Amino acid sequence: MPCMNILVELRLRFHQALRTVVDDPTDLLDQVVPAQDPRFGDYQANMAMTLANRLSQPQRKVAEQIVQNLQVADLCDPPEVAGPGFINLRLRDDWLAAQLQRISTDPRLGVSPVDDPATFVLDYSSPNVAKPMHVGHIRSTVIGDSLYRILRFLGHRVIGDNHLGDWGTQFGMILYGYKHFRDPSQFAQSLVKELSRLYKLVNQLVEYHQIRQELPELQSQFAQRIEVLDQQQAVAPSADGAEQKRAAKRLRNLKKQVAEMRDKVAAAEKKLAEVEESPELCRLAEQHPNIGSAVLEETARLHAGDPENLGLWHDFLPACRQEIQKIYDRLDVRFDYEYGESFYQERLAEVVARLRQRGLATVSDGAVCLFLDGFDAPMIIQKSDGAYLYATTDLATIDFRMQTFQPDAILYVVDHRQHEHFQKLFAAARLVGYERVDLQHVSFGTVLGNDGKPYKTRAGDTVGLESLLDEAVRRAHAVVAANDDAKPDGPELDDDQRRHIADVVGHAAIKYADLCQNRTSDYKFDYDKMVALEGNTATYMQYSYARTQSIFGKGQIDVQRLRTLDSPLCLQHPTERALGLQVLRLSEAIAEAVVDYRPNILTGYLFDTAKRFSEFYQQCQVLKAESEALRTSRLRLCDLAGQAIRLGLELLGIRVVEKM
RNA sequence: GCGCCCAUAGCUCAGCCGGAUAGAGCAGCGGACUUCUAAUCCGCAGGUCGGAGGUUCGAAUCCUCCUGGGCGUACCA
Repeated sequence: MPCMNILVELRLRFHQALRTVVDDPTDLLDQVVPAQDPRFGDYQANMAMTLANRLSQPQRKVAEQIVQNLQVADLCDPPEVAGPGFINLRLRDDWLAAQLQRISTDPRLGVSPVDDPATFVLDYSSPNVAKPMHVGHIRSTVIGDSLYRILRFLGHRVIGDNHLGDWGTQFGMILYGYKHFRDPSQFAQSLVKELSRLYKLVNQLVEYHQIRQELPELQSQFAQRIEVLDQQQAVAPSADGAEQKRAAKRLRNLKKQVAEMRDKVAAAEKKLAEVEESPELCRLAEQHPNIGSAVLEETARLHAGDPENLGLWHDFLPACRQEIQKIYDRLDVRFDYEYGESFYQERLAEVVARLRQRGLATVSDGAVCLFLDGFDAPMIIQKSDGAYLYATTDLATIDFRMQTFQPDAILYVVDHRQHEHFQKLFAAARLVGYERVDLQHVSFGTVLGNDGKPYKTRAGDTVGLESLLDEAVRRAHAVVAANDDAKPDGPELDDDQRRHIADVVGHAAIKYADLCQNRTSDYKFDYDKMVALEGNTATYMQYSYARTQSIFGKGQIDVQRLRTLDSPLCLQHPTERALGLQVLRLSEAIAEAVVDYRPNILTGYLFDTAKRFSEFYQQCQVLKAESEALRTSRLRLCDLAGQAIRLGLELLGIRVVEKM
């Protein structure tokens, strides 16, 4: 079946028409777009104005010339030229009906695989296995999974790789904690919980000593800044206006710095107090004065292949890994590979050696560095103490992926704070000779709390992902139950059904809240908003879907049979037509979502689709339609809408239920 | 200091490789359930698109400057 992408088809037609006017109209084609306003039809073409300038001709005249050459009579009503030279297009109802007829038996709903499949390596989720997953991991996991599904659906070869953090300092902390602080009974009871406690404890003690060492310096810097600020404030204003402005700016910056340092000092003092207020922690801190360096030693021993540490690592890893898998199972997220950092361990020395041999890396202050054009600081690939860094691992990972998968693109779904790291990494990769592969940092913003700061518990801890999901499901259950109880003919769901629905709806709410946001912006995490289950939420879509299925149930409709019926679709009612057209636009939405790897394009499409369906549902009787033909036509529209919603949600990693 | 990102309705955000009167959700106000799920629908109200210049037939969108915020910035990841 040829691809049902109206936009692509129209652009093809415009390409033909424009060739009579210009040699190569390719760059003008993206000016064929969906109409901004329904009054202007379904699609519009705006290139006449641009072209008129190039040709020094009147805009409307150029538009009319284009229209004359344009052959769209089979799919559109006669095009109209409007305003300064817009070309407005309205699709023919019979053409729309025919297209819907064509796609109704297609499980892909008319979305063809791409003509030129590419190989993508998709790097997403990548949590640290030594500690429980928290809210900070949700975006990479959910966005990455969705991109994986979408690219796959489009026929690309996609390799999902979970680049687990299984080899870093965190493990040094756990090793140290295990050797000094473990509680054998807890350990036997729940390995992961105990490891998590040990990690927190060791981390706290390390921080404590570090802060104690650095605090005096920090405080004196703070005092110094205040002094400078006072001096600056005492300076008499300059007569020169420009100078005055500069002074004011300096003052503002200083104030900002002072405020920043005040917060820093306060945070440091708070951390000290937390330890000092607890006799137990105090005692441990005193007993382990060199815990910071000791942790690094444990890490180094692990990396050096020390049998004891390596043995413990092998003991701990499966349990940690299993703990994380619980989350992936709940989120329905999968990977093709999980080559963690440890996998690349043995390749790191070679990466550095090769770069040095080729003269690309140089030693500076004892560290092996890559000095890259356009960056102030170098990319350090080996520390002065000999240890490797994540830049080294990342380079080794690129080597491995290039050799193993020969990808056309590698996508890193990682938060925006690592922007500079990836710019350097990509520059380094090009330096090494990987020039053709498309390296993309698919970055995303931070999950914020209601206060606009990174989402934390009231106590200031990061929020565990598991409890987050539990809470969403709990709230979803309350809403599902309330809605079912309020049904006109009484409740129709038993406890098991309610629990299942709450599970699907709750997880969907979390995922959708994340995906519907433009990935590059920060977003505020708000249970009430996403589980309020109204407006632009997964639930609204799921509810729409359930209503389509409910109609089939009530009318005892055999949907499979319905799809094969060779009866014409009727698009007489405006809501019927709008819904039909919307269904046909699925492929446009998917194609656009992939351009910049933005699932929120798809959520936007689904929201529109659900709205179109609701409008249709409100205004058109389906089961009690005036005629049998109309009833069948509307049933088929319900089916198409349901299919579009289900398929779209599936590409976001969100499931549907038949009843809600 | 340098670099990156951001500023759109009361709130949360779309729109940002230029297009017609700037959109949605929530909150507010007013309507619609003897009718396929009212988790819905319809209507009203709500905006100097942070500010100032510039480019253009046309700017929320591109360029410059300014203001305010976030993040990053040589041996953490």
